[in-house]
Amino acid sequence: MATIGDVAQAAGVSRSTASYALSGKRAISADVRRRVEEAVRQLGYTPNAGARALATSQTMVIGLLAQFLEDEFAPAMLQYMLGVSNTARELGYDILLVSDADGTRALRRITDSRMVDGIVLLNVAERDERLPILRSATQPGALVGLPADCSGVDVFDLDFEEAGRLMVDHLHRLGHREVALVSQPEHVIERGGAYVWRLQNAAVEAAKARGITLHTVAGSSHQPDVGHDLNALLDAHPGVTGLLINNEAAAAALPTVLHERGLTAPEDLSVVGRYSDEFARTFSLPYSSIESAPDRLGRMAVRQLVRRIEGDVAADEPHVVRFVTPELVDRGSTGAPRTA
Amino acid sequence: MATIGDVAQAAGVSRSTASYALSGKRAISADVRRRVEEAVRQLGYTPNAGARALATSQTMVIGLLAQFLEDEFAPAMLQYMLGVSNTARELGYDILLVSDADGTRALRRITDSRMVDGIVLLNVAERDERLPILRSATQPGALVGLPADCSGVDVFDLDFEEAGRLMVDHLHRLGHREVALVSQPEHVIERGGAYVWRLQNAAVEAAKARGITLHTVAGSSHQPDVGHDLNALLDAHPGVTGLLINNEAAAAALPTVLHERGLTAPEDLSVVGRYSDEFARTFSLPYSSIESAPDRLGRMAVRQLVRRIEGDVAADEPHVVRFVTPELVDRGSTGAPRTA
DNA sequence: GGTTAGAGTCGAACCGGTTCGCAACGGATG
DNA sequence: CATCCGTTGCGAACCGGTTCGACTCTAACC
Repeated sequence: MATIGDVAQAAGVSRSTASYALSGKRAISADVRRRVEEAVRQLGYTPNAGARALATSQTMVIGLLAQFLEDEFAPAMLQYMLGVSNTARELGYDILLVSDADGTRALRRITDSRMVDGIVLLNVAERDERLPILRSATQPGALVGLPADCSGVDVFDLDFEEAGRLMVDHLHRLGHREVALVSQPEHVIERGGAYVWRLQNAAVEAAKARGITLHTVAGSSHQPDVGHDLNALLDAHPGVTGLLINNEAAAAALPTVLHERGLTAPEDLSVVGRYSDEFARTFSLPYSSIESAPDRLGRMAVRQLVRRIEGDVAADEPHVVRFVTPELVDRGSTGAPRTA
Repeated sequence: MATIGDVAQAAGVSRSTASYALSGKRAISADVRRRVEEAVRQLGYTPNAGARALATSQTMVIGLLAQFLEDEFAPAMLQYMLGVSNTARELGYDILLVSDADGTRALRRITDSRMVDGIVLLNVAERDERLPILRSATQPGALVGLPADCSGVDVFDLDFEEAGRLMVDHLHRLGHREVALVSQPEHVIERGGAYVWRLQNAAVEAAKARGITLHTVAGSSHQPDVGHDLNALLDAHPGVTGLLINNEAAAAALPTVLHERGLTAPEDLSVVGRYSDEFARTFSLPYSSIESAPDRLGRMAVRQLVRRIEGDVAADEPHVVRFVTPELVDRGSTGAPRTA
C-alpha cells in the first residue's frame, strides 16, 4: 500500500507538504496541490487509519453497545442499531458493534484501548453496570434509555410516562371504563427495564384520575407463552373493552389470539400498542400505536455524541436528558366500547 | 492514559523490556516480569489500539458488511449478524459494522485504510458488486451466500438445492401430489438473490422426477401484501395439499391466513418452511421447517476467516466453498394429504 | 582456563501519519 | 535600498507501540 511518503515523493515534495496539501490546514500553492492530488490518484493512496488515529488521537469510530438479553424481543433492537449506524455514517463515523454478553468488560476494553471516540449505549437499565465505567472513560457517551443517574452522559428516551397517560386518555375519551395493560415479563423489570413501570405507573395514575378500572398484567416476551397470557387475561376480565400493549411480542401475538376468540378490533375490543411504525409494517399489525421512534432516538443520540466528540459543545455544558414526545398513530383499532 | 513508557519507568526497565515482559516473546526474568505486571495494574495500563495496529499491522477487527435492502425481511438478517459478532469476539476480534447502502464504497474505505484484518460479507448476490473490490483487497474475505464466481474468497451457504429436494421429497413421501412453493419477490431474484431460484429449480426438478405437480409463486416480502399473495395462491389452486415456504414474511403471515380460511395444518394442509429455529420460536411458527442455521453459517465464516488472517492456512491453500446440509425440523405440520 | 551457549536487558529503528518551528522567497512599503 | 510581511515549503519531532541487533553476565563444557 502507498504511504504518504510515496505520494510526497511522486509529487516531488516533502511528507509534511503532502499532508498539508491534503488536509488544507496550511496554504499550499495550486500547482503543488494539483501534483499531490494527481499522485494520490495515481498510487491509489488511502491514509492508514491506525497511523492517523495515533497521530490525531481520533479514530472516527463510535462504539455501539447492544445487549441481546434472553427475554427480550430481538427484532425491536435492530431498528435502534440501524438508526445509530446510519446516522454515524452520515457524520463520517464508523460503528464498532459490541454485542458481548458481558457489556462492562467490553466497554472497558474499547474505551481504554482508544478504539473509539465515543460510545452509544442501547437498552439502558435503571441501574446499568456499564454506566460507572462509561463515566470514568475519557470518551463521551450517549444513552438510549433512562437510568436512575444521568450524570456525565447525554440521555435520550421516549417519554414513557406521557405514553402511558396518552394511551389511557385516548380510550377514556372514547368511553371505555375497564381496560387492561399488558407489560413486559417480570424479568425485564427486575433487570432494570425502567421504561416498563414508567409507562405502567403513569397509566395507573391516569386511570385513577379518570375513574376507570385498569388491570395490569405481565406478558411473556416469547411465543407461544405470551399468547396464553393474553387469553388468560381476556378470560379473567370479561368486562375489559380496551387493551394497552407495551410488549412487542404480545402485539405480534395478538392478531392470532383475537382471531381464535372470534374478536375483531375495534368492534369487540379497542387496542393501542407501543411500537414503531416500521415494526407495525413488518408484522402487519393493524393496531393504533404509540410510535416508539427507535431510529429517531438513535439519530438524536449520535448527533449529540458527535457534537461532544468534535468539541462543538463546551466541555462544561450540562448534559442533556431529552424525551421524545410520544405520538399516537391511528390505525383504526379503537372506537367506542361495545355496549354490554 | 498510561503508555508503555510509563509502565517501563515505574518498573525501572526499558520500554522494550516492558513490551517483551507483556508479550512473552522473549525470555524475561521472573522478577522483572512481576514488577512490570505490578506497574500495569498500578497505572491501569491498556495498550493503545492505534499504535499497536500501526506497529503490527493487525487491528484485531473484522469488518461485517450487512445490507438492509428495501424488500427484505430485516429480522432474519439480525441472526447472521449475531452469529458473526459472537464468534468473532470469542476469537479475540471486534466487529466493525457497515450497514451502508453503498456497500462498495464502504468496503473500499475500510480495507484501504486498514481498519480491519478481514471481511465478512452477508447477503451475497449472484453477481455481487462488492466482490471485485474484496478480491483486490489485501485482507481475506469470507462470504455467507453463494455468488457466481467464488474465486479468492471462502464461501459458506446452506445447500439450497438439497433443501428444495428435501421439501418436495418429504411431502411426496407422505402422499402429496399437488403442492405449491412460495418464493421471494421478483426483486430479490433480479437483484441476484441466487438462493431463491437455487431452491426453486431443485424443487421443480424433484417434483418432475417424482411426477407431482408443483406450482411456484413469488410472495411479497412485506405484510400485508404477502397475505394477499397466499390467499390468491390458495384460491387459484384448490387442489393443493402441501405448501413450501421459502420466504420469511410469508411464513410469519401464514398462521393468520390459514386461520381466516378455517384451515389447520396438517389436517387440511401440510406446510414446510425454510427458516431458523430461532425465527420459529420468536414468531411461534408451528410449521416443520428446513433449518437455515444463520448462526452456524456466521460462525463458520468467521472461523475460516480468522484462520486465514492468522496464517494458519497456507496462502496458496485453495479457498473453500462449503454447503451446510439442510435438516428438516419436524414440528408436526405435515401429514398425509386430505383425501379429496 | 578459555570458549561457548543461552538468558536477560537495552537502545534504536520503524510503522505512517500530523504538526510545530523555521527559513527562503518575493513583493510591497517607507 | 533596507525592512517587513505573507506565502510556501521543509525538516524534525511526536503519537505509542513492536522488534531487531548488540551487549553483558553467568553457567556449562571441553
